[in-house]
Order: sequence, then structure tokens, then C-alpha cells
Amino acid sequence: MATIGDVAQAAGVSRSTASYALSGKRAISADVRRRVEDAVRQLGYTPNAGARALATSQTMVIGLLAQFLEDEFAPAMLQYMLGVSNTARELGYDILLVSDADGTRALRRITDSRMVDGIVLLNVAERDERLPILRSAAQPGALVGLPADCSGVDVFDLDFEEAGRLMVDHLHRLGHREVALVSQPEHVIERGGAYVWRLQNAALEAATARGITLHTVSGSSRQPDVGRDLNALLDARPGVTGLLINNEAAAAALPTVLHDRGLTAPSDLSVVGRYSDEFARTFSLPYSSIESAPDRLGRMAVRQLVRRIEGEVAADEPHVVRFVTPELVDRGSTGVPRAA
Amino acid sequence: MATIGDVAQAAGVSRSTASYALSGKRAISADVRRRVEDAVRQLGYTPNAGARALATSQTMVIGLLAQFLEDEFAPAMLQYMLGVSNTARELGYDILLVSDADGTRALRRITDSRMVDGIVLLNVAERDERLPILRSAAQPGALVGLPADCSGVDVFDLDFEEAGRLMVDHLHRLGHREVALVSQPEHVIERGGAYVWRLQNAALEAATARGITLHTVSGSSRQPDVGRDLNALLDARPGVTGLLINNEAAAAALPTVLHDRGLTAPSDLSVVGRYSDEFARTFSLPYSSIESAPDRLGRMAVRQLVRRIEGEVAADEPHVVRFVTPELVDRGSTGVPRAA
DNA sequence: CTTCCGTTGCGAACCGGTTCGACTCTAACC
DNA sequence: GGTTAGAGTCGAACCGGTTCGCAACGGAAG
Repeated sequence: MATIGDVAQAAGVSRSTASYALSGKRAISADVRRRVEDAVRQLGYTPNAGARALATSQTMVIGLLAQFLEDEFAPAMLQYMLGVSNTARELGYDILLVSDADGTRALRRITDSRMVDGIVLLNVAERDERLPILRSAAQPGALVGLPADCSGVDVFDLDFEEAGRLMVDHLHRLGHREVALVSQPEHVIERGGAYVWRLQNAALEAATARGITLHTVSGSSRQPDVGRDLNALLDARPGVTGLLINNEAAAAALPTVLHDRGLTAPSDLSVVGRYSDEFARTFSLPYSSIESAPDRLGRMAVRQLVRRIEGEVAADEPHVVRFVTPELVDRGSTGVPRAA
Repeated sequence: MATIGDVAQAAGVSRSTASYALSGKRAISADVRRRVEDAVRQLGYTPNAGARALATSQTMVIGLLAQFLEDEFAPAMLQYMLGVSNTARELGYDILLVSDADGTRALRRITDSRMVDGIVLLNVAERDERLPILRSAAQPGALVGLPADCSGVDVFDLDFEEAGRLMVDHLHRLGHREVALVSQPEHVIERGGAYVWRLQNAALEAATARGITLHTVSGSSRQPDVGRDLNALLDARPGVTGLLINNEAAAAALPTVLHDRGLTAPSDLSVVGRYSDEFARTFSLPYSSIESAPDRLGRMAVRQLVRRIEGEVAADEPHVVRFVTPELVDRGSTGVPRAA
């Protein structure tokens, strides 16, 4: 493999001159620059990443910590990962994918060894064990998901409170008076998946304010369990005219459940989900939904992270906590409730 | 951040001694070893990955090239990625995730710059553009998927020919005489997804040998298109008593389609798919299927790759092409055909 | 004709590890 | 008692880049 020394020799200049010619950090005559560039082409020179990292303390790699837990719907995670990965590449960074079960040890390993310039955390829990480690790391961090303590990191998340209100208001406006919300499994909440009750509490508040009834249940993250959960809900609450789904697995299972019961949306039941458009297309979900915008959140997180890495943000500039405003994508699955 | 120099100083020894004490590559007195280890703990020393990579020419990182194409079902890809990632970690390697649309440039970038010790390629096409680059790279490569030319790389794949025969034989033995095979979209085949016709050709041969009729169609990779494809097939071939599904999206769409038509497996129609058990659980697919074993394939690829990286395989030892024998997971979706 | 300055290139040091050769010291052997 | 083997440690070189300080050079200004 050619080194910069080989390039310099081929171009008849010193190593430092070759380096400057390539980086443009000092003035170099046109003639020398051309000779160096020719040598690079001819030798097929590519800088050694390790050597460069050592010299510059920059690896041009971002660590992506994603956990694939039993009780979360893996295909939904993938979209966040791709949002992060694509944006990182656009900005010149590669992605070190860390899917270790033990996120804390892994995080310490990659930050202490200086393998990465920054960290993106997915599946952030209310009080995430990885956060203290991230705060004490030398590299900046960006989260997708809202923890209790946002200090020292940049945070991006969907405004789940607003999402909850939006769902309730939408059905209320159409005339619904008794609706049900299907959330994630208890496990997810116990583990600190705060977004679940953030949406749920806001929905409950909105329902109270509007004077309508909102039943809440948690659904499993797997089929066929989640199908049973949905059926049980519909059996137990025959008066329900609208369904709010904050659970990807439940959304994916719903078409079959409704079909089995001979129900059609929106004529028999109005449905509003909370998932991405990409998700809806992949699983052909015909329900209107709050766009969860995983690509956008991933993009925002990486953008801000790179700004910090590259020092465009003063180190003492306060960290941001930014919410994406939820938007309802209308797929025609809601309407006025059937006559009681 | 503490360097090995700091450790050495704290332990009162030279840098080289500290290094040897930690690596164990030379004899070190128990006393010195203890002092060095204490210093490491006290200073929280972690070796700098870039420096180590520079010195040893080993990064302990494996590049994972995965493409997320419009016409492939993303959730299925994820399982291969996780198989690779988990095995790599077990063996002490991290994963550099490369999902660039332009796989060739990305591959050249990470190999030339020596960011990785080895490469795993997913979505391997019949004549994959990335292969020539991989062959000329200094690092070894392992593929999940079978290209036309396997030279210079280790190859792992499901035995799709055997899978095709197995599917046909299984239904033939139960008494079926007219069955249909739903494959991937034309696009996938055109792009070189050889596994599609490897399975299909073997299935056709087996059908001919057994004297039964096999209709073949390609299904879309998205819903609702793939649902239409399935309906069109069932409309056009009313005599079909068995369905073979080599298309994840079609498998995921099938429950709804069958339900809409008032059909039940296996009483009205026998169904055999080709997907992983994990996939079946995630989407609650009730069909017997050929296990596609993504985790096992990922694991095999990484194991062999690491053996090559670590020189346990002589450089001139021939590369392997290894097929996983398909196994039918019985989920009770096949039976004797309904009376004609 | 000197002086000064901007341009351009070079040499050396440095980043933080690993590894080779050489040196010292002790114990064992003949 | 001298030789030798082996254990334990150190200094220096090296991996392949980047960057700082300095000097040579040429042209313009005085």
C-alpha cells in the first residue's frame, strides 16, 4: 500500500509538502500540486485511517448504539438506523454499529478507545444507564428519544404529548365520544420507554378536557399475542368507535383482526396509528397515522452531532432539546362514528 | 486521556515494559505486572484504537456492506445484519456499517484506508460489482449469498436448489398435483439475485420429475401490490392446491389475502414459505417454511472471516463455498389437497 | 544596492501504541 | 570458578499521517 512518503518521493517533494498539497492548508505552487496529485493517482494512494486518526484525533466515525430488545418491534428500529447512517455518510462520516446487549460497556469501550468522534443513542430510556457514561465521555452525544435528564447531550424526539392530543382531538372533532388507545407492552414502560406514557397521559388529559371517554390498554409487541389483545379490547368495549394505536406490532396486526371481526375502517371503526410512512408502505397499513419521522429525527441528531464534533457550536453553547411536531397523515381511515 | 506513557510513569517502568506487561508477550515479573495493572485501573487507561491500528495493522473492525434496495424487504435484511454483528462482537470485533447506495465506492474507501480487517458482503448479486474490488483488497472477504464467481472469497448461502426440491417434494408427497411458486420481483432477478431462480429452477425440475404442474409467478416486494399479485394468481389458477412462497413480502401479505378469499390453510390450500423463524414470529406467519437461517449464515461468514484475519487459515488454503441445508419447519399449514 | 516581505518548500517533532535488539542480573551447570 | 542460559527491563525505531518553525528565494519598495 502506498504511503504519503511514496507519493512525496514520486512527486519529488518532501512528505510535508505532499501533505499540504493534498490538504490545501498552506499555499503550494500549481506545479507541485499537480505533480503530487498525479503521484496520488498513479500509486492509488489512500490515507491510512489509523494514522490520520492518531495525528488529528479525528476518526470520521460516529458510533450508533441501537438495542434490539425482545419487546420492541425490530423493523421499526431499522428506519432510525438508516436515517442516521445515510445522513452520516452525506456529512463524510462512517457508522460504527453497536448492538451489544450491554450498551454501557460497549459505549465505554468505543469512547475510551477513541474509535469514534461522536455518539448517537437510540432507544433512549427515561433514566438511561448509558447516559452518565456518555456525559463523561470526551465525545459529544446526540439522542433520539427523551430521557429525564437531558444535560450534556443534544436531544431529539417526536413531541409525543402533542401526538396524543392530536389523535384525540382528531377523533373528537369527527364526533367520537368513546375511544381506546393501544400502547406498548408494560415491559417497555417499565424499562423506561417514557414516550409511551407521554403520549398516553396527554391523550387522557385531552380526552378529559373534551369530555370523551378514553380507554387505555397495553398491547404485546408480538403476534399473535397482540392480536388477542386487540380482540379482547374490542370484546370488552363494544361502545368504542375509534382506535388509537401507539404500538407498531398492533398496527401491523390490526388489518387481520378487523377482518376477522368483519369490521372495516372507517365505516365501522376509525383508526389512527403512530408510525412512519415508510412503515405504512412496507406493511400496507391503510390507517391514518401520526408520522413518527424516524429518518428526520436521525438526520437532525446527526446534523447537530457533527456540528459539535466540528466545533461549529461553542462547547459551552447550551444543548438543545428539540421536538418534531407530529403531523397526521390522512389515509382515510377515520370518519364520523357509526350511529350508536 | 491517559496514554501508556502515563501508565508506565505511574508504575515506574518504561513504556515498552508497560506494553509487555499488558500484552503478556514477554515475561514480566509479578511485581511489575501488578504495578502496571494498578496504574491502568487508577488512571482508567484504555489503549487508543488509532495508535494500536497503526502499530499492529489491525483495527479489530469488520466492515458490513448491506444494501437497502427499494425492491427488497428491509426487515428480512435486518436479521442477517444482527447475525453478523452479534458474532463479530463475540469474537472481539466491532462492525462498521456501510449502507451506501454506491457499494463499490464505499468498499474501496474502507478497504484502502485500512479502516477494517475484513469485509462481509450481504445482498450478493450473481455478478456483483463489488466483488472485483473485494478480491483486489488486502483484507479477506466473506459473502452471504452466492455469486457466479466465488474465487478469492469465502461464500455462505442457503442451498436454494435443495430448498426448491424440498418444497415441491413435500407437497407432492401429500398428494398435490398442481402448485404455484411465488418468487421475488423481476427487478431482483435482473439485478442478479440468483437465489430466486436457483430455487425456481430446482423446483421446476423436481415438479417435472414428479410429474406435477408448477406455475411460477413473481410477486412484488411491497404491499398492496403483492396482495394483488397473489389474488391474480389464485384467480388465474383455480386448480392450484398448494402455494410455495419465496418472497418475504408475499408471505407477510398472505394471511390477509387468504382471509379475504375465505380460504384457510391447510384445509383449502397448503402453504410453504421460505423465511426465518424469527421472521415468522415477528409477523405471526402461520405457514410451514424453509428456514432461511440468517443468523446462522451471518455467524458462519464472520467465523470464517475472523479465521482468515487471524491467520488461522493458510493464505493459500482454498476458499470455501458452504451451503446450509434447508430444513422445513412444520407449522401445520400443509395437508392433503382438497378433493377436486 | 540593500531591505523587507510574501511565497513556497523542507526538516523535525509529534500523535500513542508495538516490537526488536541489547543489556543486566541471577541461577544453574560443568 | 568461569560459562551459559534465561528472565526481566529498557531504549530506540517504526507504523503513516499532520503541523510547526525556519529558511531560501524572488520581487518590490526605498
